Amino acid sequence: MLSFTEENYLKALVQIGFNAGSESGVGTNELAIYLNVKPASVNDMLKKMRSKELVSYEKYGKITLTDKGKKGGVEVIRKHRLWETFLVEKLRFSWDEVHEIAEQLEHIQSAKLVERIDEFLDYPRFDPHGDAIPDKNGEILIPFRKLLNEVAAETSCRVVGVKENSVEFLQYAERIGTVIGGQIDVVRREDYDGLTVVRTSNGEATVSDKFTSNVYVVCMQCTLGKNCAGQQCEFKK
Amino acid sequence: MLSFTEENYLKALVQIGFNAGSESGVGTNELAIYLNVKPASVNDMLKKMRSKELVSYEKYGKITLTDKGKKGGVEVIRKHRLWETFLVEKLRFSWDEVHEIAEQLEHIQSAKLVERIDEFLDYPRFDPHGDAIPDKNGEILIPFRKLLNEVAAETSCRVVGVKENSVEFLQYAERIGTVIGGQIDVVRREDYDGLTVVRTSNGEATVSDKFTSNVYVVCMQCTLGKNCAGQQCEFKK
DNA sequence: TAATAAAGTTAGATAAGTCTAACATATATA
DNA sequence: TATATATGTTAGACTTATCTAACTTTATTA
Repeated sequence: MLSFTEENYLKALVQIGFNAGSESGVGTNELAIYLNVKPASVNDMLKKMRSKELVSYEKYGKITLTDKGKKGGVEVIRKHRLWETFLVEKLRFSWDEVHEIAEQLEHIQSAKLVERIDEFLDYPRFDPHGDAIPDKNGEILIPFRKLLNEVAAETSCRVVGVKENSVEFLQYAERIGTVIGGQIDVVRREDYDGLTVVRTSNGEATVSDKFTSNVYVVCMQCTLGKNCAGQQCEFKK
Repeated sequence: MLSFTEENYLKALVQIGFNAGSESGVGTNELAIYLNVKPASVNDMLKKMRSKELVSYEKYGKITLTDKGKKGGVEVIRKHRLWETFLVEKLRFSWDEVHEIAEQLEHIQSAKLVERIDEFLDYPRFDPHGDAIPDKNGEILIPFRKLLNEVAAETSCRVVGVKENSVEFLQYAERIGTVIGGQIDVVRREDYDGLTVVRTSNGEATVSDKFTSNVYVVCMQCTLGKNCAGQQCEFKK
């Protein structure tokens, strides 16, 4: 049985690992910042969690999840995202209201309740933010990644990565409001000169193919769709 | 902001007060037994709760709730019963499975969530066990109480009280399975001699009007109905 | 009314999770 | 490579809610 706090640590470790893309391990400090506690507290908790075989780490080394720990963390994420979906789809909450409530609901202990909520929502594969919901085996769907210049007009997308890494490009991208995880909508393409009008949280901007061919996105339709497995998405884990 | 534990103490105090019918106060021991902790723990908690003006009590005296404390306790009960109703009506749980899960869900902090669940369930006034759900102002409906001899045949009831208090009556009542809070069904009335056949958890029994005119019940139909305010039920609190 | 039982209180301890302040190790840079 | 900065660890303390064991007060009854 995992404590409330252990669940939060496991969830954070899964998320950091996923964000980083690699499984190379996390430092005490980084985890402390993520969890909004002090490094000393993380150090204490890790000793307890190591003795329960949830994490493996050695003094001054990197923290990695054991299979048991990873399973626990993924399960918490599953619950969090299912509850968010429930709140938005059934209780008319807006996307930005649900996180705090789901932070509490994710710790409710009842396997049967999770399964029933999943069923009630018709087994959604993505939550209202577009994040993948792990299924009961811990498997998630990875939406198909496209370059922004391959996306049709009038399509909403989320930025998931960039191809180029030059300072000029990154500064330009930031200036027009392109951030990893942020939304970017393709408003239209100008037939005349091939430029693209996009909209971000910073407003509209007109960009060239040099820009759009360097930004990776997933389209919201795909992200929010339920049955795109095999076509646009792939299973992971 | 109330802690998890404070909420449980307040809930218990409201429930004990309601069961007792009176507001004469509770002892440390009684509350400890109800909450399944030691009297010493209750004593400690009461000091904290007194300093937060949730309860009023003096050394060696009786515990009573302040208005603030009562409001908090009723709110927890409201949440508990709404969640139970949600689990049964929307997620196909059975009556006996929901209590443990609702014990956890009742502590989720979000006024908006409670209102939305209430709305989603169409503002139910009774939970699946037949217990009244306080509305957002803390008001509950008290089902109309009848004598058992006023109840039509083929009606399921819950025993809520007795009129007579003689030892003979109480022993007889107990022998045929009549307990406060228990279910009693009127199976049929014998036209010939006016006797009534009832069914309790002890099985069937044939009883006279002397018995049925001394047992107060509420019928399950009334208890489970939603719109019987004014007709069979009355507001309280 | 004195003895006994029941109920209530206190002090000190424990466990989980956090903190601060001091110390230790590792990494980057001059 | 020496030094400065990052990062990581430890010891000791705090908070919340609980406990046990000893003690006190109130209620009951012989």
